[in-house]
Amino acid sequence: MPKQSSTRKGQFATSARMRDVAKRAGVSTMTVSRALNEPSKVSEEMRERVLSAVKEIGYLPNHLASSLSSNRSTTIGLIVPSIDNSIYTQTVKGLSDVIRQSGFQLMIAESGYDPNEEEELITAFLTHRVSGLVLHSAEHTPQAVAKIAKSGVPVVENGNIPEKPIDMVVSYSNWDAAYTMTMHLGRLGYKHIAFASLYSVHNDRSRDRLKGYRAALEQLGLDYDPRLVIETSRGLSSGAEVVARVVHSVPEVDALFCAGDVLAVGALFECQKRGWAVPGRIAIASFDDVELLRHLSPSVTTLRLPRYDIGERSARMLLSRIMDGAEHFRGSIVDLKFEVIQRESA
Amino acid sequence: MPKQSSTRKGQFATSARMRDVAKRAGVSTMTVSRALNEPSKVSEEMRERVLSAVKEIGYLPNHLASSLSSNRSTTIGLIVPSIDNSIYTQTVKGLSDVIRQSGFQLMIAESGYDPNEEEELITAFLTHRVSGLVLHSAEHTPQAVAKIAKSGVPVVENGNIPEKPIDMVVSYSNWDAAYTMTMHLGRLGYKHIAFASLYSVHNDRSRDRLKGYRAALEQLGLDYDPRLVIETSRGLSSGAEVVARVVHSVPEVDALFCAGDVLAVGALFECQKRGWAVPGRIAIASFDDVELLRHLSPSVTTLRLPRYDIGERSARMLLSRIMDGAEHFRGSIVDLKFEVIQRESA
DNA sequence: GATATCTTTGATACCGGTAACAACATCTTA
DNA sequence: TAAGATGTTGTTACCGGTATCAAAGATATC
Repeated sequence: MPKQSSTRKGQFATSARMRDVAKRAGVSTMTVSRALNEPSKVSEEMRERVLSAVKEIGYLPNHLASSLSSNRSTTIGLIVPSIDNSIYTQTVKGLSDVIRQSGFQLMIAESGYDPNEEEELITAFLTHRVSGLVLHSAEHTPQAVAKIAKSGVPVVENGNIPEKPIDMVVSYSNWDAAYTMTMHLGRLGYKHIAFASLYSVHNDRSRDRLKGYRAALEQLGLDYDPRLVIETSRGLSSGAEVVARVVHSVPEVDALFCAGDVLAVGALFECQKRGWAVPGRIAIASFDDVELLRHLSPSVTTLRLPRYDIGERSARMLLSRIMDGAEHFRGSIVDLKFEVIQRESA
Repeated sequence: MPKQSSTRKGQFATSARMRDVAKRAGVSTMTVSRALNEPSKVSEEMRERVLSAVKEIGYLPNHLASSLSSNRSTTIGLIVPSIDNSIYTQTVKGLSDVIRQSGFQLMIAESGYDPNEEEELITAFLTHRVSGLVLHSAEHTPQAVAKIAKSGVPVVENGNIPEKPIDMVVSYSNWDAAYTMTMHLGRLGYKHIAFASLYSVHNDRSRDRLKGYRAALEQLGLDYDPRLVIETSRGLSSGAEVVARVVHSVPEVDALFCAGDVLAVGALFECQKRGWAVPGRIAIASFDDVELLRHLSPSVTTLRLPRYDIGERSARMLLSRIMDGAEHFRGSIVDLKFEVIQRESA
């Protein structure tokens, strides 16, 4: 724990305690506790007396104390690779909506795509006694997995369908999504399908997408050409670069599947800048149905991924486990469907 | 016979306690506590004995207990109007970076632009005994303000420079930003400057932007025409609509300042669809320097706001107050600068 | 060498709640 | 009407740590 100012004892202003409420209402603290947490176990008269005492004093329960005493917390930890990536915000929103409604609180941190950092965060969350964990990455250190197992805290993994899940999984399959879109492009008649993706170091999603792409090529009877595969960073400029590189090294390329963040937009802009018809000269497909893609001209063919649903389902399953002890969810895998959105660019 | 761990009630699996570590190391719990939190107060030998016992047992401190006992927590509460709005993610990132580095945790929730919901969240955070609060809205219920005051928790307001700050403020001025951009457009020679903004109900940022716009018009000697002011919702489609409406009702309009989320992009697309030259027929200016604006054609003139810095500075000030008792920061207001980014669209 | 000071460790009493059980009143049911 | 069931409230012992102060040894000062 970080050092803090030692102005007197602790940092908080003195706040009313449950015993103050009890005294004011002329009852025991247990009655106050019951009136607040299990109102049905208390007579109407007591309930009113307690509640008015609470109001008069301006009492705020101390969650730290109640969690410690009851050995039950109402916080859930979420670790995303990157907080400022709009990809995750829909999922976070889905989680947040459900979690808040249940009176839980969300602790959020970002791992920066680093499993060691993730492990540290998991540890930190466990010391805070979160009652559940949501992890977006499917790549973890063995120590992290061990700590989670030892803690017994239920976990949902979110970003991919891992081979060896820790516990529960709610996701779409990156392999499947990339496979499906590549097949789609193949069926549309494209023969030289380039593939751009985010760096796959510490990014299992990225790796699975590449595998899906290759599996589809094989299925389509197309040769795999390494020059058609490019890994890059996020961003519009990266998308532009990809176009330049791939067209330069393989002029006969006729389609570009951008399986990563806004790469497709950057690629499309670059094509327009060069005066290339899309999809006439080169078709473009993207990986995530951000609003922008629909409004561009040409509108961009893409995959609609169940981002919000993933968050929502994750939260529901986690809360079932936590609140109702729904053990049948343990280890269950929910493979949510995606959808090819056919538009003008391919 | 001492109570067995496995019989303890609640949801958590058995976890080692400090007394288990103490027993193993043959010391008192206080020595363990010191070895972990104030290593300098313990002899080298003890420190080693304790640390190895910690490792052997796989002990994880219980933050709930230590916070309760020391009356000091390491969580900070953040309330944003909307979690899935990319506008805030940079600020959240700035906060997160600093906060994590100091060993604190971030609790995040969204108010949905609703002060009552915000109050509930503030209450919830206070029951969790957060040691600091970051609020993005500058509009609060009186009860919320009272609760915060009573709790004594330091607060930073982030989204705007409010007239009556609760405590600390780190922000740019929405009034000033809108004023500056409007003046900029005026100096460029535009005479009929339309203004599109997000709904101002429960959105003080939006209201202040409008005021800044009007103040600039006055300064420029231009008449205020209500038909040139449009409030709308977020989104590309809204931006498109704005163009349609404003041009229809005031054909002589020659500039459109979109002081809201991606409205400018939608507006630009709509102009292109209609074959209108930008800025020839109508100039367009935006409010936030999202990456996209630079890559569009024409590139879009906009304001660069110190989103990340706001988060970073907020966190630093908050942590100073919490850890070092930096009372001189109480009530201080940091007005961070913004910048007009002149591009092709205006 | 004796006292004062510092360092290191431990015993104890909490922090603010809740679980478990006890005590008592009231209500059922045979 | 007695015995058990049910409902309501209180008592006590914790949850897992830390603040506080006391105690004992080590070092310093005169």
